Amino acid sequence: MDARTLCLGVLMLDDATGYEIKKSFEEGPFAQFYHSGFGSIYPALGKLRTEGLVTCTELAQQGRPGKKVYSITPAGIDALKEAVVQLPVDDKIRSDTLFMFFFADLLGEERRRAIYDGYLDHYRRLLQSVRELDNTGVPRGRLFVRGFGLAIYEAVIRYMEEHGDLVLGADATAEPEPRRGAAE
Amino acid sequence: MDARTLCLGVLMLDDATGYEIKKSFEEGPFAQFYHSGFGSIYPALGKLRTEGLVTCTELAQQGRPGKKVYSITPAGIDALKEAVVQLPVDDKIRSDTLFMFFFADLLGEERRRAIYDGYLDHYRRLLQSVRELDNTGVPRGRLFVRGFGLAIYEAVIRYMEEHGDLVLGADATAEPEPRRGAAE
DNA sequence: ACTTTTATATATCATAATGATATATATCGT
DNA sequence: ACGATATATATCATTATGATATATAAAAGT
Repeated sequence: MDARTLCLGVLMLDDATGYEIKKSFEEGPFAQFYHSGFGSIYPALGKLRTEGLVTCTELAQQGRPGKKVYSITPAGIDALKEAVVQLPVDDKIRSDTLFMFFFADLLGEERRRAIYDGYLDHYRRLLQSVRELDNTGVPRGRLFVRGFGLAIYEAVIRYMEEHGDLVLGADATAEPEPRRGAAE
Repeated sequence: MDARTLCLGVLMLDDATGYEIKKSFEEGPFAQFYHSGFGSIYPALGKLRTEGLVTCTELAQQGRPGKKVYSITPAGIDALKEAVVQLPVDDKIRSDTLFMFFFADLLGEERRRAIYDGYLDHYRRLLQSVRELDNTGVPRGRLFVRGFGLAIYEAVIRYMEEHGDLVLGADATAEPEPRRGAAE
């Protein structure tokens, strides 16, 4: 999904400014499965506009820079429909934290605990924020995605609580004991 | 994590060619939490080489283009150590499939089932591949990451099996029934 | 009362990543 | 015999990233 399709997706739910679109990827419903920044969103909106897939209404505000509220057009809806029937590319995950845990033996005990605590806390917050959402009237596809995120967050938290000892404590960098004999 | 750090991470485990490094992100131990392609890896290896963080031994092969086997240097190990103690940036997930499920109401029944089946199958394969790994002698940090991936894959599969009805079937695009009265 | 931080809002830019394509050959399955 | 897959490097146009600049209001801290 390129930034243009992502913007169309957000605008499908409601009119929004570039700033609000970015928020959708930070706290809103898209945060669970996509991410995007200003550097992608503003150029994308500009292109969508010249292509006639969105329209833009500028609201002058006192003092502050004028809000540009974007709306999806019928042509934009068609473009979104075309995008969602393409073959999906595989999920891509980028996790600095898991990379660091992978090399836990290069880290000091304190550092490992700090990363562990921050990560667990982060996922607890994510879980909380999705749990607080009101599901009334939400279409089934979106409920599916919401529950999907919930299931993953719960699995992550449970796993970390149960197996944190693998990266915590003084012996976490030690090699596991080699097996002795065939009896095991 | 930039591509240079990722390459150093792979080379920390064993010497490798650019081709083999890419495989690490497709089937190898890094596939669970990072991804990278040739367009990032080859330039990264070139830079690492000029910086003295890796060395390169070219093995001429009969006919085929010569293998360039890269090895991490002591300076490269230092650079990796420095990278893994930085503050990790938040996980970033990009999932075309969840984006599509989010807009399930724009999709036909057949399309929804095809995406669902492909996605579930994909995660079953991932689970299988991690389950087949031998954990003997694997350092604890790497066991943690492996188990982490396992926990997520299992959660995804369980969730999809239990809640697939939300995106399958003829009524999947219908709005959920509105609540009638306060009794509910 | 004053100051700092956070939130709202747009925009640009150097750097990096992406994904497609080109090139070449061996090997495996049918 | 033939096509598909695997090994292997490299480049390149397009896109994304993340940082920075610019302004102001509102909230929070001291």
